[in-house]
Amino acid sequence: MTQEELFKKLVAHCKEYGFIFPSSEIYDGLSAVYDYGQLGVELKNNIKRYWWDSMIKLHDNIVGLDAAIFMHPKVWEASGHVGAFNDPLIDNKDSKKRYRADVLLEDWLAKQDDKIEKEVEKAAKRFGEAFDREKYIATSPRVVELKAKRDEVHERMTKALNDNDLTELRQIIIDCEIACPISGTRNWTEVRQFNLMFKTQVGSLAEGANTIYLRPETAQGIFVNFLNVQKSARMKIPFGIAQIGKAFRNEIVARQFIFRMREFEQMEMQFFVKPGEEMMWWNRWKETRMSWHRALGFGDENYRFHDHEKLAHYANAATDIEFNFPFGFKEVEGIHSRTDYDLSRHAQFSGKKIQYYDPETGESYTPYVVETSIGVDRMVLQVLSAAFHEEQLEGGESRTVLSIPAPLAPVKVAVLPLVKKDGLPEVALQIMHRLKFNHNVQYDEKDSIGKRYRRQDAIGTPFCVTVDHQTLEDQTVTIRDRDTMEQHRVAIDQLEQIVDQKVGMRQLFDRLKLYQ
RNA sequence: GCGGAAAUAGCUCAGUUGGUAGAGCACGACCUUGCCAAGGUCGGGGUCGCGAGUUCGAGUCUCGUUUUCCGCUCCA
Repeated sequence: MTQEELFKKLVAHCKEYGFIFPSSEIYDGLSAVYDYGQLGVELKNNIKRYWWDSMIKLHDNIVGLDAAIFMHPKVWEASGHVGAFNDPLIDNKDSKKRYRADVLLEDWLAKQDDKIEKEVEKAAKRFGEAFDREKYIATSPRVVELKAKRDEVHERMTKALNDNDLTELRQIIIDCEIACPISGTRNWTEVRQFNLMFKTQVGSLAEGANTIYLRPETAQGIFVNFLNVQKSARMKIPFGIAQIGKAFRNEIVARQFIFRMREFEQMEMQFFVKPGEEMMWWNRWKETRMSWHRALGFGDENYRFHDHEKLAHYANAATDIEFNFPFGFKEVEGIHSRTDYDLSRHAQFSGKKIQYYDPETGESYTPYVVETSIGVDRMVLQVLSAAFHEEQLEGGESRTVLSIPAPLAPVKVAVLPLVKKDGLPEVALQIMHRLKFNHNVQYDEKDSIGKRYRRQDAIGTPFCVTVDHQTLEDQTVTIRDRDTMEQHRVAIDQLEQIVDQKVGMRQLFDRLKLYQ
């Protein structure tokens, strides 16, 4: 089976068993938006719990935050998100190359200037020392015509850009007979504007509505609360603020299932450090975060770092942790050294002093920031694609199994009476009611026992407890392991303790490399 | 966004030159068996993605549209 087929099967499996559904499916769906079903939400919550506890519980210098999605519009000016993603774009249909419409026109204007300059140079050679440059430009019919045309286009372009008139921009490109440098044709699409951020209004229109944005990243909520948290929690540098929340990006192309969605969830931690120490912390967090991924046991060879060669405007070092998805190695988490860019910009735009007073040295400074930012949905996809197997068993049978690490599994235990009679269901239900206070437990008495095992395998339930006739005699049950399919007999009284230990998050935490 | 392909029951699919929709699995009830899925009987479930057009008649032909997948592009 190719990786592509495997991925398709995984997507179908997710829908069939209630992990992930297309959004608004009865209305034909909404492109690149997905809903988490009854099992998907459990898996996602467990992943978030694993991350949150590894940050908040295991580090005594990291605290949490839950900032609002709506933020003051100035935040996005300060962060650089407004303006940076407002380019009018146009495609050439033949070469399929995309250009910024304003850049195409700027190039054309530059060419006109060259033409004018050449005319003037020629004239200068002709006239020798008697040449009056200004006068020639003002009087030569050829130059005047070129210049008039150039200025007219320049004026139209400026106006169109200011008015955001995309139709006019395209018309100018056509009027100027601008051709694609690659295909040489003038077969252009409409001009479209791609703004990364979703907009909405707050307040009534009558009062002059303020445009506000759905946040394109959660990080800014932490930066604007830096002083609030630092002062109220009496944090000393180095320290971190962690947050899990939704972010929204109006991607031009959103694809590959839940890998790239327009609405997605981030788990990110901003770590504030002393200037000059950021590279040391960046390296430490790379190691810590990689160990968090590898602790899941999907194989170290399926992870790698990918250092950014081209850095974003705010960063002085950046790497991605990539996972080997069915569609190749792709980014799951970013670890970026963001310098003091964000805090400085917010200080500048808000007019507030945003600094840290170091009680030991008596100095004040703007902290540097090392960010770890991971996509929750990508983690869900990582776990699902790593866990999904179709196994060939002896006797030519096959089973579909999700080998989800037990601490992340949506359902921890299934309690199954071997047969639906002889008082076995009653005992099984009692066991389920004892276990349900600590774990997600399912009870199932329908169909043969083998079939029920396979059903649980398909949703990644790590353990099946089976009540049989011997249970009635000696108060023991069998506990079956999803991955090995082996069974052991244990006393009912020990069940809670055994299950706690087997599905506990602790086994993952013990594999983490913490810097403390 | 461009190009290609696909869309029929919860799932996988069949459906002849255009003639009022089928199978297997799944699901529900009952019976039977009982440790690694698919015994029996009965039953529920589809305006064939959506909208037009051609036609006496469209799941089938034409056009548009939506969604998904693949390639390119874009983003990070």
